[in-house]
Amino acid sequence: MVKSDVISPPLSDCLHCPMRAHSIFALLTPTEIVQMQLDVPDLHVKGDTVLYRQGDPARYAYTLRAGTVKLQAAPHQSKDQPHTIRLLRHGDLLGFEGLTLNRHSHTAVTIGETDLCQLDLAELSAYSQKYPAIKNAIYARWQNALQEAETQLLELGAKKAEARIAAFLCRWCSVFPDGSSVPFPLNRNDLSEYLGLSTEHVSRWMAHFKRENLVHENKGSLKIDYVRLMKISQKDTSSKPYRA
Amino acid sequence: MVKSDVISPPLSDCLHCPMRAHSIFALLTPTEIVQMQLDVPDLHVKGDTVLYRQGDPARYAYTLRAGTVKLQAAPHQSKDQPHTIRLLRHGDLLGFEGLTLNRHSHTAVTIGETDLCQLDLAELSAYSQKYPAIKNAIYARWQNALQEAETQLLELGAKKAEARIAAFLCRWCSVFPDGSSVPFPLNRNDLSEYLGLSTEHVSRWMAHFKRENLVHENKGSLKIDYVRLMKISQKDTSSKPYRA
DNA sequence: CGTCCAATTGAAACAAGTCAATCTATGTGG
DNA sequence: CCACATAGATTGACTTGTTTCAATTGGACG
Repeated sequence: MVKSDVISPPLSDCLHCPMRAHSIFALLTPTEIVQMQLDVPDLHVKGDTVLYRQGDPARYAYTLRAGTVKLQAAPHQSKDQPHTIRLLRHGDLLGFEGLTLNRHSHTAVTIGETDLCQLDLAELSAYSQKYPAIKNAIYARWQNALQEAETQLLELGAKKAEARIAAFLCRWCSVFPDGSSVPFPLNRNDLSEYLGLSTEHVSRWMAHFKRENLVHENKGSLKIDYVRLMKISQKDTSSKPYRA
Repeated sequence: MVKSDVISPPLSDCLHCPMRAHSIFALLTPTEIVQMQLDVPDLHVKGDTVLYRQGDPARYAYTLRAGTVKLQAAPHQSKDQPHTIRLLRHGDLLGFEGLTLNRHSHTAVTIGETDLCQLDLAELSAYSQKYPAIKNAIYARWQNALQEAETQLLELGAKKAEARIAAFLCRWCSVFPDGSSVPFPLNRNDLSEYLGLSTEHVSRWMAHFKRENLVHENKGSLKIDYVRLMKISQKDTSSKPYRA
């Protein structure tokens, strides 16, 4: 029972993690967390790193501590240009579908430098049996993801390019104080894959917004005129005259 | 303590319900079901019935026993032409988001004659505390809904009208044996709201498919050439030449 | 037989995609 | 420090896909 002092990968100290309050372990007591003895490697990776691929046997899930990740899916395992289903940021979870499906249903790719906790799904599965609070926390995130997916469905189905881009920029910036400069690691191509448009079309509208002083871009950060952009995002819901 | 013999609305007999095996009560024992003493009115309604509206305080959830329901959402409680987020069929649940959100996040409208079980959310909430199996069953459905929403995101974001319609028809018919005649209560407008297209455009492509003998329509039922339609649905994923 | 509503069709307007050419910022080697 | 290479962003001209508006068709039904 001698404890080893060998430390290979840097491990997260879950107990003192600044994100614990927002994590799936939020409702556990400090004692419980210590008891779990979880091995949680702390990953720092460059942009364009593939964390896992759609269809892979699921081994790990992740908590995103800093940076951005895109979840992509392609229809029928084809190598086609993939579509980005979801964009993840500080505090989001990814890969948890592996808990019940055993395979990853997306491909996860980092955008810019990113910092994650890696959770072993087998261990996690065991603990989530033991502590229902963990399972509930994960489920709550799924419900949240569903909400977001439905919002995005609405945007893709009902809005045209101008409004779609405006709405996205507002959503992206909404977690920061109004008028502040917001980190923005996405390039035109990332945007186009998420919004279902061509890069050129995205570029045209972004350029337009900049000319109108609705948007300012500066080396990976962004400042927007929230109020005016919000108005544009509501524009033209494919305005059919509605006969009740 | 005299039991009243007054029976106003017809109540479902959950114990002998043919759908129980697929319902959220699937994992309960018969004894437990009897113990619950659930009051479950059995609703039969016409088409175009509004079950609840987006934003309403959530009082009931429903299990769809027969027929079809569309869940619509409009951005920002505007009265704009709403977009259909999800189409529900035999066995699907609706309104359960009220369990955690207290308000309905969609408007639910029946398409054609429909048959539902109405579940009181307050009661359900209590029982789901008591029987974790119920809660788990509900969560599993949410995960499923998320999967579906992501599929639809892919279709809306990556496919154009022809492929989108073909894919939808294949999905709709896929739960029935290949080549069989499938109930199809949706009109062109329902389709257009779900697929993010104009009714005219949907009509054009449906007419085209019929001329090509890919689709046969007949008074609320549908027969498709699954194989050829499937091929069309994969067509043209907005085919960008992809440089790895 | 006429009414009503959904489905279909056509023509023109508009939105978005494609292809190809610049532009710009950044980084590199000389 | 400069010339050049590179990758992403922008722009323009043109093509294709979709919507819009208006007219017509086709059933279902009283």
